[in-house]
Amino acid sequence: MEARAKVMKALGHPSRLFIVDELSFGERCVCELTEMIGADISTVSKHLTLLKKAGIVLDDRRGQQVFYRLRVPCILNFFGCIEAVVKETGGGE
Amino acid sequence: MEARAKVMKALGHPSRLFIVDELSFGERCVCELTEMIGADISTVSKHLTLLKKAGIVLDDRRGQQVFYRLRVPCILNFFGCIEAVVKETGGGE
DNA sequence: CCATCACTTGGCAATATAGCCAAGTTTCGG
DNA sequence: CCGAAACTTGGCTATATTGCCAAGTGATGG
Repeated sequence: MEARAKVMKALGHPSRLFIVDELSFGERCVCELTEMIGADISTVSKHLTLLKKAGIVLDDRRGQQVFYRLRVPCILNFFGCIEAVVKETGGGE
Repeated sequence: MEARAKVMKALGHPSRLFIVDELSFGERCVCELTEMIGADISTVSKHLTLLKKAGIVLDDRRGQQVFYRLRVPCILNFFGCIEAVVKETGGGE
């Protein structure tokens, strides 16, 4: 459970969830994600490191840039269910 | 993303993940879950409150006991994917 | 080489979580 | 009513997370 919780925890942050969603469209470099998220690049880098340690993404350095991509596409199936949960709670709360 | 992350975050704890797994077999009262988890009942109650606020479980008082059950069964589909992630990382790390 | 771009890592302060004990609430049994 | 069982909530400390800035690393262009 410990290991499983770690994976879920990695997804329990708006920016990281955004990253996973964005990577579903293809790989992105840190600078692209940083621009989209609007936080410091060091912050985004740390989020990516965490996702990588959780086994969710893979990194690939090409030249000066580091590209990230999803390692486990099945994560994307989560979104439908999450959406259902959020809708049931009325989004409010 | 904020709302979605909240749901994922609720699942990002070993005890809570255990609870969700256990509830997949049917409803359980707080005392049963407490015994299985081996923590203080107040701690378990707080975990359940959090899961409830996240929209993942429902509670139902019957007499002196409060029974909890899954509100969104599709959560159970997560386990297969999570397992795949954990296995890929070698369980280690 | 050297400056620069693209990152990562270290360090730190602010905030959030976790879990225990104690106290309060609800529901019964007698 | 009274006490006990089953929970929930408050309070508090220990620990973990976040996110910024600053400093360090790696690859490139000139």
